[in-house]
Formats: sequence, structure tokens, C-alpha cells
Amino acid sequence: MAPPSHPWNLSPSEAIALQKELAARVICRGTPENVKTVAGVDVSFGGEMARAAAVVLGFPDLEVTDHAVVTRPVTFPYIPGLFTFREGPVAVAAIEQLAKRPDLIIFDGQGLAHPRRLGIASHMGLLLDLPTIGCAKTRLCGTFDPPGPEKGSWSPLIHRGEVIGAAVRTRTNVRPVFVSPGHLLDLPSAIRFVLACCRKYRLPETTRQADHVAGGGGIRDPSAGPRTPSGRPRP
DNA sequence: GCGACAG
DNA sequence: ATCTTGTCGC
Repeated sequence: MAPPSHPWNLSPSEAIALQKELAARVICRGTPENVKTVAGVDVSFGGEMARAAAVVLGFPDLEVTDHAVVTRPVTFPYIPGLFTFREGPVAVAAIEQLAKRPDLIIFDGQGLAHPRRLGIASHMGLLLDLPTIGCAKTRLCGTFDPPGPEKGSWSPLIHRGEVIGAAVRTRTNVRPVFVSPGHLLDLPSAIRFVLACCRKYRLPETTRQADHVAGGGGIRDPSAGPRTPSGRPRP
């Protein structure tokens, strides 16, 4: 079936109805074969503008090979459960600017681990018809037992009796991240790819590189010059 | 009704 | 997300 296409200028209630329809088309099974490139996507805000960055890394070497940045006006408020309608439009634009479509994309947010099973990773996977993974810094819904303290250990994230994702320890003795399949792969695969993208930090390199390019810490005026911790010029 | 609530 | 300095710990 053809990848779905739809307008973004919806009201919150219309957006919720759309999520329920699209969720039925998400496929959380299988494992992507021959993955040679993995992309990371992240969006930062400044005033009324949203800036998305898509960065492509080689897999499994994780060397950056391409990136694209797109800035647009914000058109939707932040509402837990609906933030795809805030970050999705500009995120898609950035991904479409890449020279080549990546083999897999990791988003900074949930995938299946969403109240209606359609976090940004699942939604984007459907629209782009690409394998996607949701890797969030915090939980949106579901309950879980703390995973073991060592890097690599994880515990299932459960919601309404279903396993929707996992709390994964990407670094020893560091808060876990929340991984869930977005589209076209299962949970075990999602966990393996996220761990394979982690080096010496809690977040996968894909997300870190995208955050870096998007302007982690907010969109600021370049002509404002560098700022020091004290806000005072460096001696 | 009350608390929770991706970024 | 963004605003924002110093600080406790491995």
C-alpha cells in the first residue's frame, strides 16, 4: 500500500483521530537488513521558529557522512501525545533534503511507546516508508522496573498489558533511555541498533550529532558572539 | 475528580 | 524545548 500523506494543519481532536487511523498501519516486526547508514533527527526552537537537523552516520562506524538543516515557523503548540504535529513537518523537510535516504532513522522521542501507539518515530516511519526507532530521554506512558546498572541491560516498558518498549541502560550507572520500535522492525532490533549507536554517552551518536547541528541549547543570533558561564567577556 | 504528561 | 551557575561524583 502507498505511504500515507496528510495535512498538518489539524486541530488537536483531528490530530488524535488521525493518529488512531495511522497506528493501525504501523508494522513492528522484522529486522532491517544490510543497514549501512543510520540517521539522527532532532529539532530545536527559538522564538517562533523551529529548526530541524537530519544527520547521516555510516553504520556501524558511526562516522558522519551527510546532514541537512531546515528552519520554519512553529505552527502547533506542544501537547504531550501530539508533538509530532509540532516537530514532524520540519523534521520531514530536513530528511528530504538529504542527498540519499538513510537505511534507518532514530528519533528523539517515542515510537510505539505512545498512548495511541503512534509516537513521532512511528508516524515518521509511515510517512517516509523507512525503518525508524524512537529513543526518548524520558517516559511518556507505561511502567517499568529499573533495569540492571550495567550498560546493555534493559527492562520492558508496559502499558495496558502490552510491551510497548524498553528502558535501556546505554551507559553503566546512568539513567536509562526509552526505546521503542517506530516502524518496520521489532523491539529487540530497536534495542540492538540503539546500543550499537552508543559510544561514550547516554544518548546515541545519531541524536547527539543531530542535536549538535540543530543548535543544541536553542536557536540564537550568531552575531551575538560567544557567551561565557558568567555572561562576562573572557579575560 | 486527580495525577501524569516525548520535546 | 528553553531559561541558566555552580557543583557533587565517578
